[in-house]
Amino acid sequence: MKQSILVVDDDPGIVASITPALQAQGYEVAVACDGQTALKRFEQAAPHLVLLDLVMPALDGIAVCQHIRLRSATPIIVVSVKGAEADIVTALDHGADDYLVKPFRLSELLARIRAVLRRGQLDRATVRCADLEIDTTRRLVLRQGQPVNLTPIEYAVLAELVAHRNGVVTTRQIVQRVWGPQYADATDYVKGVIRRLRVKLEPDPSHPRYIVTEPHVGYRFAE
Amino acid sequence: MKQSILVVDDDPGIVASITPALQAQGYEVAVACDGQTALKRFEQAAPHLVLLDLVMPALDGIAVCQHIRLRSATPIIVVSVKGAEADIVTALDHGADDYLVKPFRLSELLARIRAVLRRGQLDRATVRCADLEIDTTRRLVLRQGQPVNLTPIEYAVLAELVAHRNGVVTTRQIVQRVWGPQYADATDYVKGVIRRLRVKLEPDPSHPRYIVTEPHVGYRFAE
DNA sequence: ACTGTTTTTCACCGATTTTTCACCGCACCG
DNA sequence: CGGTGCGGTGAAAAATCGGTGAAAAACAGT
Repeated sequence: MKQSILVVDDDPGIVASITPALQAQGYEVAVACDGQTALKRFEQAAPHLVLLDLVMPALDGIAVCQHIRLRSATPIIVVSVKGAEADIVTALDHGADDYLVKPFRLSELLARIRAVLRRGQLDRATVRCADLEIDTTRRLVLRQGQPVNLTPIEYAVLAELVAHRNGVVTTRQIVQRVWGPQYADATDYVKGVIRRLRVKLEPDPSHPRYIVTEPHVGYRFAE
Repeated sequence: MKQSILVVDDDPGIVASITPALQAQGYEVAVACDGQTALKRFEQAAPHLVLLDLVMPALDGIAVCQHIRLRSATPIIVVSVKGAEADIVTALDHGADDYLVKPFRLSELLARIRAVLRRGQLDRATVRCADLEIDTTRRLVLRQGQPVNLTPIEYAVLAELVAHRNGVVTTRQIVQRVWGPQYADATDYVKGVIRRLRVKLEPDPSHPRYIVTEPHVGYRFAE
């Protein structure tokens, strides 16, 4: 699935130079030019990564960091002209995953993006819990040792849940990442798929043990 | 629990300056001064993080990176005199999580270590206040260890308060953040939510201890 | 073209959540 | 003393959401 990045910067020049480069690498790109809209876009787009400028109108970059961290573990790379030790330490300690000083070299930014995104996938190889075994590298799901037949969409949704196992995944997040950004409000799809997943994976589909509903928010894969 | 770090560098000066600083931060430190022993130490010590120099006898830093990545997801921070774009990109693409150019500033190194370790720790994403525990990755609120059921709006308001814990948050600020800018004067909403939050979180909802009213201003989360 | 599977769409029900409204109490002030 | 503004309280109406099942549509393989 295509990974998505939210670029937050008030300098149109930076945005204009970064965006096409990211798209050329195959990322979906969303843009915000101040802190307020950044948080709004973040909710809507549920990006896999946030590229964040520090100096911004409306809401300071550090504040944006905190707010994002308070509601998700999405990786953040700060990009800023401020190169002072104190700025770097502050940003990293407020939830940023990496810090790059402007002007930066594009290929380094891309490499750091790859590194941070890779980290999110490293810890996932296989998930084993109770009678389920999910191997994301081989795209294989076993239930009590027996392979389970999942359709592509079913698997994609399950993978999304397992990727954030024990964490909540928004219904909108699922739709966006499985079907694509343009389907943002087609939450009915998810209902159906979750149901089929539960029938195939849960001992008692009506009282789910793994795929738990988080009312009015989304779902959660509980180990 | 004490975290352990494996420092790999062939320059005794660097090792001598870093090691005590790390220990002062409460890390266990293991040392290796060439690639061969680095891998050996890695097996023995199973560190939480590796600080890796690139230029080394016996086995090159990139190679060490690859070997480690083949068998584990342990985070790696590369520290090197080589600051060329190509070096950085190569290291990051071979499994390094971060790259710092020598000479570096100690506090920045420490901050980057914290950032990388935090990512691996699921616990670190929790905010602990009084007898409340807010786990943002799981979107889970615990009160004295017991999970509390919060609706999305309740959770959002609480998050807003906790984000500025011990500081005052304007009623209007809350409305704007949670409901959106267009609802700017719908302060009635907040009344209701605060009430429900107090019922769910306070020992005595009528005499709040955590969610304190700041008359004529807003509310404050007091630890 | 036929068949079986997968995905999409739709409608209903019950439960929860959010909103709205009316009233209460209290502090402050002239 | 009475008025006024602000926050607390409670309840009822309205909106939203998730589970369920079923049927239509799209799709794949033969």
